[in-house]
Amino acid sequence: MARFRLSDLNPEQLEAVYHETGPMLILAGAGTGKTRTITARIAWLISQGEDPAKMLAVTFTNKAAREMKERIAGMVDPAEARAVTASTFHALCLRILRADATRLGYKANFSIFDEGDQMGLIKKIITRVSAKDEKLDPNLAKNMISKAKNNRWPVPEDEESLVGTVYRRYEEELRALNAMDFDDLLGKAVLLLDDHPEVREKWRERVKFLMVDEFQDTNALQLDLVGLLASGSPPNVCVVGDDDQSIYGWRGAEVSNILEFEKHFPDPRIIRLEQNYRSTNAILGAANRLIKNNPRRRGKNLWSPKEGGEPVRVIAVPDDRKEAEFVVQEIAAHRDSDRAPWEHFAVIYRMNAQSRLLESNLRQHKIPYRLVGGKSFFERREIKDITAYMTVLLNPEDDQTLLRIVNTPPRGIGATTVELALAFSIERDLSLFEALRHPDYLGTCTRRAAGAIASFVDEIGAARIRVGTPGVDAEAIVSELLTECGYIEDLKRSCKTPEEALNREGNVKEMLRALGEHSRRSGNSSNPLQSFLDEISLDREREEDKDDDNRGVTLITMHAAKGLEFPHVYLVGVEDGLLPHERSKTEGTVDEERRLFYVGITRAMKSLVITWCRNRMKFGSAMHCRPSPFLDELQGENVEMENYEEIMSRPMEEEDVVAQFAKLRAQLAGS
DNA sequence: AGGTGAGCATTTTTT
DNA sequence: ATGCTCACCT
Repeated sequence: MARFRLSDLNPEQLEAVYHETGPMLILAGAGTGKTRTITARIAWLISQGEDPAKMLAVTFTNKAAREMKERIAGMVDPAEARAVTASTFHALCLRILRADATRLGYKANFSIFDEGDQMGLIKKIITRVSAKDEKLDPNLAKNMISKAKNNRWPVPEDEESLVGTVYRRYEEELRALNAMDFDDLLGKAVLLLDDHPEVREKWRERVKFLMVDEFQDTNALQLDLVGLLASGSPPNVCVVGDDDQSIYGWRGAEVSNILEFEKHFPDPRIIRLEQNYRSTNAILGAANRLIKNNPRRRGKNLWSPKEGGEPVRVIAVPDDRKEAEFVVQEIAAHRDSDRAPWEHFAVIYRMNAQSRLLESNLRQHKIPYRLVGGKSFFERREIKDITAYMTVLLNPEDDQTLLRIVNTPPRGIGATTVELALAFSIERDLSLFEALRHPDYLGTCTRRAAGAIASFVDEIGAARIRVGTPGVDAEAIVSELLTECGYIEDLKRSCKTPEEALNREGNVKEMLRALGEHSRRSGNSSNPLQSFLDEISLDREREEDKDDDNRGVTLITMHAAKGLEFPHVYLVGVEDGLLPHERSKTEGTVDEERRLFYVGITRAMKSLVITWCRNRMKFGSAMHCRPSPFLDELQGENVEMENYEEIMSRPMEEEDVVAQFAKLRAQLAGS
């Protein structure tokens, strides 16, 4: 029997849980228990005898998908929980495509291009097609292509502009490489389901109950996908989201998807979750007053049965240095008086650059902190290299990836040789790999180059055959390949310090270990190498939270903080031009900045301090700042403007003195 | 091939 | 201030 209690839910949540079929829109404000609701609904449906294998919950992040699975596992039978699918949009699309992409003319072993691969290809194309006096920012091109794909705009066929040409070439190249970028995963899956009714029906058959998390962040393609997968009439789709937390418009998210839900799925049941389980009423009041100023919203009013709580403090500080000092000091004092661990504090800001001063202050005070954001494990050179080796083993047609490893480590296949091979491959309409082993090409090479190429091709070819046999030890094959081709040795050699060498080698080992573990986990079903690559190219997280020294005060951007909560929050740099970012004013997206501020505010559980600087270093020089206009909108009950000078000159309060004393005593006792 | 310096832009980043 | 790109040099 189910191990969950419906009595824990409030009436609105229960209404959502008991909803059976037909479209439903759950407007779930920040901290209103949306995951609890959605998972309880799944558990409820299962307890009513519905088949868990026909339930699909779609999220944006792997973390959210994992969390959802864990929650469900705590509520129902393990076997039932395992049968429920909780997956990201991208992982779901990949599954759809691996099964049937051949119908779109791709081979089932297509590679996935991450942003780095994508940029590399775009840059290459730009240099090839642009005339001498033409310039195109590859980043801009990438964004335009992504926007076009996410809006299902057709690839321009006769477009004369440089971007149009680049876009067209980019598509041709990807196709030739048997590769897809992240946007393609969505786009091609939608295309597949759209054009192939039998595939569509197959999936609809499997998806009796469809649930979508963070619906306010979906783009046009994702909306289409939801429409294609939803079965039943009226369509049996349940979406959860909060229009007030839509902060990814710049990435193609369409708030209209949630604002005009009725247009896409007529006559839905609409449920508002407004009871907040996270924050004090002081914090909720400020958040509500702020967000009321946005036009175009569903409208919600968060409330909590709890009392007001500490007032929200708004403080103007002289400059950004003082701001960092002040915040760190406050955190230190607060921890002592409240006996709160460092993990209970977060400093939230608009731009990553703002973390610098905070970091150095925290370090000075010996306060542990964790910085969220930064380069991931998977962007490290050696990881990209190994991934490239594995990718080539599976899809040797992927020239782009082959180029990465063809002379890594240096094996005597230099730029000239590669250029010639590339030219030959284009002339004969072959992949680069095929060209490299073609006798006609090898004949044109020097004896030495031909030898180098032949041994490289042989090494890859042999490993490729071994990997293709079912039930093999993929870890051993890749490991041997990397050692025998001299990659490991070269990696160590190219490091400046022994520590670096150790670190990089450790990364390689970690990666191989993960591959081994993955193969064991997946048994000798399909191709373990393929599924391992799929997994890592769509899940770039890992090792983030699990690690040991990852504790302490959290430094994080407002974007990255969405979905998280902290007892004590400091929102810094709330100035005109930074919080409504200057750029947003020219782009007409101030509403989204307001939502961003709203997201920041609603992260706080117990206490919230907001600071702004009268002066700030910008682009190397000091600039005068005005407070964010949003600060006026917050004003009201339980929001207090405090004077910085007064705080600094105020004598210590008694409890602080006591705490200080206790700290001193503890230090003495410890030494 | 890999290193160095001038020139330049500078928001956010789930996959 | 800082980091990144690209051109040019060793």
